[in-house]
Amino acid sequence: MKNRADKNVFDRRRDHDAKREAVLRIAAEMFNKRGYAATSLDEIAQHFSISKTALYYYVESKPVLLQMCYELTLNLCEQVMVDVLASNSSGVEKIEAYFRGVIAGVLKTGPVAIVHEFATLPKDAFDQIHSRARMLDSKLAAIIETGIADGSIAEVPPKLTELILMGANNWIQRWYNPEGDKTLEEVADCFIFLFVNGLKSRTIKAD
Amino acid sequence: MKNRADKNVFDRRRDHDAKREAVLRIAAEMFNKRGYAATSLDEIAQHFSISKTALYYYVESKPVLLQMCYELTLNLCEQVMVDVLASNSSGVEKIEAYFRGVIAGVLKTGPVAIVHEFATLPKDAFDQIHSRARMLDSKLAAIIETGIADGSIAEVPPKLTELILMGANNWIQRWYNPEGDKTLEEVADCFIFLFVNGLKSRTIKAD
DNA sequence: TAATTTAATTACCCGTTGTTCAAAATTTTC
DNA sequence: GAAAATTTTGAACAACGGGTAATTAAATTA
Repeated sequence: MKNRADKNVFDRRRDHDAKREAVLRIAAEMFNKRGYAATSLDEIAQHFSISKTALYYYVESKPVLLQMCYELTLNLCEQVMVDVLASNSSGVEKIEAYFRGVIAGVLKTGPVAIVHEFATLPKDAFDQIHSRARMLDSKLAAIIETGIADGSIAEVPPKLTELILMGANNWIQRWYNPEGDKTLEEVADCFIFLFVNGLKSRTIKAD
Repeated sequence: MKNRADKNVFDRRRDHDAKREAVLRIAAEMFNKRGYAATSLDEIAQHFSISKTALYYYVESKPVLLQMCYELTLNLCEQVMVDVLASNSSGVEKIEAYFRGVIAGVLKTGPVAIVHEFATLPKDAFDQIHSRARMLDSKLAAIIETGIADGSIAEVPPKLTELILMGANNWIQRWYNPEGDKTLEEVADCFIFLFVNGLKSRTIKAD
């Protein structure tokens, strides 16, 4: 349980930003696990043993809280994408680097919501978040295309492939348990191995 | 838009079962897209241009509606699993057959909720659904193990691999659009290719 | 056409939840 | 220690959503 540490954060000391961040982190975690609509502000507040109203001192509203979760994720993913695109590596290597970066980042920074429930966002926020997410999608698809061109990636449909990759990635937060016996590196290794090498055994073997 | 056809179903003719099924199908679709909690009975009712109360003529309650969605999915998946296990094929082939079956089935029968929000189910229903889902999980992991044993699958961590496969699979309903330009076969082909062969290009090529 | 069954509606109840406001409690500053 | 700034609370509101009861409307049967 990390509740202890979180509670201490709220011990009346005055570090507004730290508290705000703690709220964000926990909210994201709960949104991921139970979904946005199913998570009440009461529950989030209870997690810190404060009243629901106190949350409003740190967060404008519930939709804005969700918006911030998305922004945190997008900031991270976009940063990883920038680094990946700047590197001099083949298509497969870029794909590998991207997902390693995101898997490590998303669950190290604390779980960040990618629950695709952003229909509930205020219209303008929705448009913004949505377009950023789509931009990432198309950049990933573009990487796959260059990978096909440079011969490092097989001839797969880029858009479809990207969607499937993203799906597998997005679902991780649903089941990953930081207290479990698998490290994030193991998860990333398995993820990459599956998508790069495939399940098929490549060891020469008499059958 | 298939609303037209659905509305006709509710034109006062007396085929209780057909209507019940139509409600189930649409509910599942909405649950998938927006999530269970975010989907109101009003919205479902509006989709058929009937009142919310009319739904109660066909469905006991909202939780039970969700439960039925899960049962529909589980029935399908379990059937596919039985067929797969009965076949005389290697581990990879079984994995391939399972996901082909599920992808084709889930979106042919109509989209069926696998939103993992079943915490809201009545306790007993939850236990039942949950244990059936976990049973499927472990059977899939077991197939992977036999695949490793028979040499058709590389040495991957079975449990982790299963979770990643399931994630990619579960996410499909989030983005798949039956009216789009991709057929279900194309999706399944891409899915299988990715997980069996991997992204890596296998064509001999001078670099 | 009358009686009965089946469908669907309107109006309403009630609990939950996001949100606000004024007031209280705590910390910091002087 | 008093005053000011910051943090937290409790109470109350409004909106919404699930569920029920009484009622009306339509279709079937006789």
